[in-house]
Amino acid sequence: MPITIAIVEDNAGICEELEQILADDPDCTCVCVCRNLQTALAEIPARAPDVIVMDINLPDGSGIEATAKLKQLLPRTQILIFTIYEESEEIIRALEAGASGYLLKDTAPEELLRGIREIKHGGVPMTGEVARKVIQSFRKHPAAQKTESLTSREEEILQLLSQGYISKEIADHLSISMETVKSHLKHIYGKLHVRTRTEAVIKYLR
Amino acid sequence: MPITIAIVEDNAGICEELEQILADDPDCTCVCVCRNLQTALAEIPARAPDVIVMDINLPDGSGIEATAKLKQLLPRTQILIFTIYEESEEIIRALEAGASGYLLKDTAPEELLRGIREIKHGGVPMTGEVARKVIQSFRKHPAAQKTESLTSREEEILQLLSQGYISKEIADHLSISMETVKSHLKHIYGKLHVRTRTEAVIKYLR
DNA sequence: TTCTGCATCCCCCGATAGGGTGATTTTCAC
DNA sequence: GTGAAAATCACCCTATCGGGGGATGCAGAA
Repeated sequence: MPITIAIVEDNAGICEELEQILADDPDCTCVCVCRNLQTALAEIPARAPDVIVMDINLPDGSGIEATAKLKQLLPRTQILIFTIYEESEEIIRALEAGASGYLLKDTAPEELLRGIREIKHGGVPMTGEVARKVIQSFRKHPAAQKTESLTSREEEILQLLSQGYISKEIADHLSISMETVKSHLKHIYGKLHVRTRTEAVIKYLR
Repeated sequence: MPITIAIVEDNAGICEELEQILADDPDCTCVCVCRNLQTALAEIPARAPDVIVMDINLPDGSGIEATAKLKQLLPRTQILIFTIYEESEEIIRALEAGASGYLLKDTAPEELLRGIREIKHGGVPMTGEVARKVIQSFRKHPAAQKTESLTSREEEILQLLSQGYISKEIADHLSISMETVKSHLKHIYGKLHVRTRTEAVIKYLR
């Protein structure tokens, strides 16, 4: 009896690749392909697949939220996150939401198939890299639960950032060097776990 | 009888410059200096100055909102916006809020003093550049009230932008070239009247 | 049919951003 | 008064961004 699988992935190319990989494996049957969350939440519960291969970034929301909802509806279905995100935070959130596996999109086809079999049988497929981040995260949390609070200067700069100022303008505004602004920004990015000013602003604006 | 003036400006350097400029002019008396909106709204109504020199970007909000509130409390007080912002939208919003003048921060001291005298006597001080933008704006509005609507593709990209993706990731996500993404972004910036992706996201997230 | 808007892609260029590393001074708690 | 954290600035380097061109194909409107 083959493993029934649903795919939630908006990118057409990756979607086809996934379908092809599954089609080439006699143990796997793809029973549902969804390009967005709306479709996924509407179609997947009726199919009750063994495994859901879930992307995180969908056009109409986060796959993590969908994971929580689907896991509640289908407690026996295992959800395997398949994404480009490798930040600890995303991983943790996905696992908390009920995902049992977490593979990155650069994973080889054989690895993915192995992951699907593994998750079907109660395993927790993830690369060493991902697993390591999970461990690190759990080691960090008991020690310092706090949200890595920003200093008052950092908050001030983040506030200006979220008004659309570029670094040079912030420097002029605060009468400090642009290098100093950059330095503060680096610290802010580190504390907020983001890569760019835009991500920082998104987080700041909720 | 000298012109009484209140300054609302958070930048210490610019603030001192302004005070010095006013102090050097026998016709002007600076009666109040506020570094934030809270102070401005608390102190200025009691002083009822002839003119308020108002910055737009304050640490605790927009000078434009403060302009509306102060103008309501002090209808005879003239408010002169003094800012680095020269987008049509900001200018219009400031004038709608009740400001009577709009000077940029690179204005020469003599120009500023002339602007203060002018506004006190019912004038509307602004540079030709600013005035031109106002005219343009009024010419645009009756013709096409629409908010320069984005195409569906542009909206899609803006949506991804506001999730923190960088251009390369958006390109991968949509399976198009990064050059195309850049092209769409240029159009988005033009339509939203912003300079950077961060500003676009701020506007998108309200 | 021609024209126009849209989406796609390309090149060039300077400005901006982000990461790494390290240094100095100030501030403040212990 | 010592030490740690914060704030300041510097230099290096690469990636990304934003603006300026321009080109193509394709659809629908005039």
